[in-house]
Amino acid sequence: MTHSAPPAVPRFPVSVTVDLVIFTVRDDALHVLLVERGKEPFLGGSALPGGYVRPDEGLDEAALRELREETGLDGGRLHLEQLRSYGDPGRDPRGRVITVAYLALGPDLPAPVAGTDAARAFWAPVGEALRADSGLSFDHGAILADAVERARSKLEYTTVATSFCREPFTVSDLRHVYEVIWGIALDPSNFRRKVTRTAGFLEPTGERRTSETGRPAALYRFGGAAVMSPPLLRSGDIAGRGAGGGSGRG
Amino acid sequence: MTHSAPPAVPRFPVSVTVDLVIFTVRDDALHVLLVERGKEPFLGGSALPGGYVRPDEGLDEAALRELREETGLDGGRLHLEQLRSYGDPGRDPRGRVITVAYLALGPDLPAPVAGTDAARAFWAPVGEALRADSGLSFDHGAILADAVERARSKLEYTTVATSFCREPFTVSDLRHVYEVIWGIALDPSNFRRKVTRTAGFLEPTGERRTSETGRPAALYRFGGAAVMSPPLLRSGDIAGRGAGGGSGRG
DNA sequence: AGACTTTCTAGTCACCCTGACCATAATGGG
DNA sequence: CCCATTATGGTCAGGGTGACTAGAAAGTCT
Repeated sequence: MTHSAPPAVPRFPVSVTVDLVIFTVRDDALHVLLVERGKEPFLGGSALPGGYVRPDEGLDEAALRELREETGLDGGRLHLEQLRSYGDPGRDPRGRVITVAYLALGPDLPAPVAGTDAARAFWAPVGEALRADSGLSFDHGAILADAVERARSKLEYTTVATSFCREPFTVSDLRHVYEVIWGIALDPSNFRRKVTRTAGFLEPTGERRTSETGRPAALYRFGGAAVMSPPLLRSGDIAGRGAGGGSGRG
Repeated sequence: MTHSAPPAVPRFPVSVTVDLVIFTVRDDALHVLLVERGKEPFLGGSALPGGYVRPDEGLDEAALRELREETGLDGGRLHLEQLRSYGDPGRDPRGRVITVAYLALGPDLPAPVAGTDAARAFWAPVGEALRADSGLSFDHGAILADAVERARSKLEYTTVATSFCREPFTVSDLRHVYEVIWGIALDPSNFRRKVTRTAGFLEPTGERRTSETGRPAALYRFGGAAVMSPPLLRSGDIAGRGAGGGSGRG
């Protein structure tokens, strides 16, 4: 306070990375794509896929590139949004590293491609990934927890749940996404009424798919609408429920 | 694709800053705190307050410090949340600068303190700040637009509107915040019913305030609840309306 | 083929919330 | 004392929701 001069060190060694939380619904649980780290620090530990932002690319661009590298998918029918940035000093032992976390949602994706770091990539149930706080490197446990929270709340009032379904899909496919991520059972009839009456949510294809058992279900495509209002549930507060078998976060 | 080696340049010169979008409601318009830049680039232009993140502080910490420096307020009864990060190459002519934008909401704040850069700080109606795209330096026009969008949507389903009111406040004070930011008129009776019946939103103080005219209004304090469900409006989509532009509310 | 199971899909109904509206209370001013 | 103004309370019809019942359309088992 003795002098009002600006800080003497406006610039110092810092790196910027993007980290991806890639979600998909497999079987009856929400899964996240993790990589086994191939170098220090945390060699052999699990972490979110990610990498350094290059000098000539923007943040979204870098996230899209990493996504393509890890999953082989171009961000076509696949949701990608910025989640939040994390930059506590000491979050990376190598030095000051600010990371911009992205959230990606996609249908049951093909077998993960080996990352550019020659690290093994695999799908892990988020419940396990969160419970094994021992497992995730850096502050990726906290990032994952924030991502789960974001995904749960976005399902309430947007149509992103369709990003988890490969087109064409049935109403039951869509309902299954909600049930897995929220960890609750939804009434099939009421769910159908809600999503079919929400303008722009579902677009009928006219075809039907005959499953192994039961009456064949009509097939739909995503209708293009972004928001759903009023929200799907009247109750609102979905947060904190057990999805994917996780006991939740502290 | 010829070789799978990692990028050769993981680290390059980059700086990290925090920029603040500080909103308040003055008179009948949403205002944002801007600074007149005291040095190049954009010398003399308007910009969001902000500054470099220091080597030893986290992002939230840096935002809190900047907020204190600019407004003289410690983040007591004042909402502060991370908005988003912006890092397009070329957004800053000085080089590669990634900025983490924060959104701050506060009651009609005291006269702005001169920034540490000896730059003049002032309140500007967001309508003007956005319209005068000529005015805002860097990509701060886009950041401001995102912040307005965030503020509008958060009013729908959270209780952050109370952050704009100095305690104790009346229901009309609170309603005025919504009307200004959304640019619509709300029915006083229905608004009261909604906010008073939402558990944890308002906490009666038992006192009343007699305004210049009309029946005295009961005074309330913030009740501590974070979310409001169902949302305040049935219609939902508030985005895209003219708020704070001074063009009047319909 | 017929009964059974399973899932999809269409209704019904009571309840609550909302938005529109009317009415009354409580203050200051002419 | 009437009036303007704001605060606050109440009514009422309509729509959406959750709980529930019922029928439709497939496969399976005997």
